[in-house]
Amino acid sequence: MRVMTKPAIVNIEHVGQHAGEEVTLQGWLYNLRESGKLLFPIFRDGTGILQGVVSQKEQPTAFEALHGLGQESSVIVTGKIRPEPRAPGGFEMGVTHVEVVGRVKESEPYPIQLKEHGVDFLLDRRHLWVRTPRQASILRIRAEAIRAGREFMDAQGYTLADAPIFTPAACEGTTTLFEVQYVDDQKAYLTQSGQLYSEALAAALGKVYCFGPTFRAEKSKTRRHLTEFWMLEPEASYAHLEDMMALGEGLVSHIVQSVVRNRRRELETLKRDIPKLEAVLPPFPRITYDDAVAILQQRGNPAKWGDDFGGDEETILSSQFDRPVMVHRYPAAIKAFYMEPDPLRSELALGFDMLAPEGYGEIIGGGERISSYDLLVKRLRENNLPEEAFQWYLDLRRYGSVPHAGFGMGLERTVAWICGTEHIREVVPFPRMIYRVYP
RNA sequence: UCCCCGGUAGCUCAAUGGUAGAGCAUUCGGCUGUUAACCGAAGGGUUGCAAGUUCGAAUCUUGCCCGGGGAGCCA
Repeated sequence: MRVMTKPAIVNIEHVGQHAGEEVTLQGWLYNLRESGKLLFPIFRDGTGILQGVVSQKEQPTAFEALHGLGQESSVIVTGKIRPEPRAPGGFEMGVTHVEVVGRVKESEPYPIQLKEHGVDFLLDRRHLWVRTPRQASILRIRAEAIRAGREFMDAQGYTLADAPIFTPAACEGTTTLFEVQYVDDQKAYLTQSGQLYSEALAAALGKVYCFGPTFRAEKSKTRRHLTEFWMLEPEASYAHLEDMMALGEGLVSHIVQSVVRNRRRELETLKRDIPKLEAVLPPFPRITYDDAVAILQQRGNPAKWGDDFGGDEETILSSQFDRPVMVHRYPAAIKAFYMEPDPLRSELALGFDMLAPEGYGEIIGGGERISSYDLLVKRLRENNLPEEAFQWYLDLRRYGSVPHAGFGMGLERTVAWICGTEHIREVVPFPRMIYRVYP
């Protein structure tokens, strides 16, 4: 007697390896085109989309099951895979069996159509919007960027040591922090950076990085801002500004090249200009703040020495180069209190920013930290920061202080640049923005 | 906080002072190679809210609400 074997369950991304075989897909009905007694359902399973074809004459049962079925109904379908130049993707399933797992009711059709929608509408339905191939591709690229970033840091000898999310006080003032009710009457704040904690951990472990969410209550409403975003923050003892610029360029180029290598299909779905990403290899250009001001003035920008750069200035600077540019040695006055001064010119801070190409703005900010106890106390006082809250941080300078440096890489800005998205909100599963926390 | 733009059918939009429309979606009918399929028909509206001007307001005025983009601040 014959043994009936069940067809293998396969993912659509691997369907090309099963040409000529009968396979089963578990997914959703992405679209249904009907042409008389012939149906062209398009299935998606999260790894891709695949067109099916069903003839009423040859497969009446499968035809009836799919006929009139609503978009995004969940289905398990079986059929033979064959090359088909007329089908998107080059392969097609001749559907022989259909199991409708979850039918979408006609009275409540799936709201997101295969057409343009407004931002407000899509953001209110982010829980459904993520199903579209474009959004799913972005989220896969995000995952690859995280994997590659951690792979690089680990290979460089950095130990993952995460910073807390509840913090007792502001790093740099409380106005941009989210305050939360802690136990009893205590107040706590959501972290705006793991850096200060990473400095402590770097003195314990040598080279560390943290990777987690950070929170900013700034009322920024731009395509570059979220209230909750993820940062990868390395910190290394006995490290200097130049070490961090080399690390940053290595990290960013490794992330970009890993995405190009491992998520090419997704970049193609996004219609990203891949050669532009392939060019993102070390060395990245390094220019001083002085150079940057000169470049801006040459281009007719009214920037003066001592000004911080806004979005326009960043766009002009980054557009001069085909890969990220690092601007270093800013005036100390416009940088954070903990930045080490340049020993050659004390009005400068040993900090740097990395600006992504194509106007995506600052993706890395960092530099060398003050190692002198006396100077750090002086800077705390100059900035009117509460010394009591920073006693543990001052301890790092009391007990075996060393030169050390680090930076923070904004994940979403980096991924938005890699994906070429119009807005940073598309590169996080559920974006948190000022005035928008649903769903 | 400030500046600019927007809000009309479930969605995307049109209608600039004179009867509120189209495409998509939904329902019904047709179509054996579709490509956001196509063709025909039907149902679907307190034009964000409130007040004002006017014979008449989606349209003009004022206030409010909501959203978007930018500045500041930042990654």
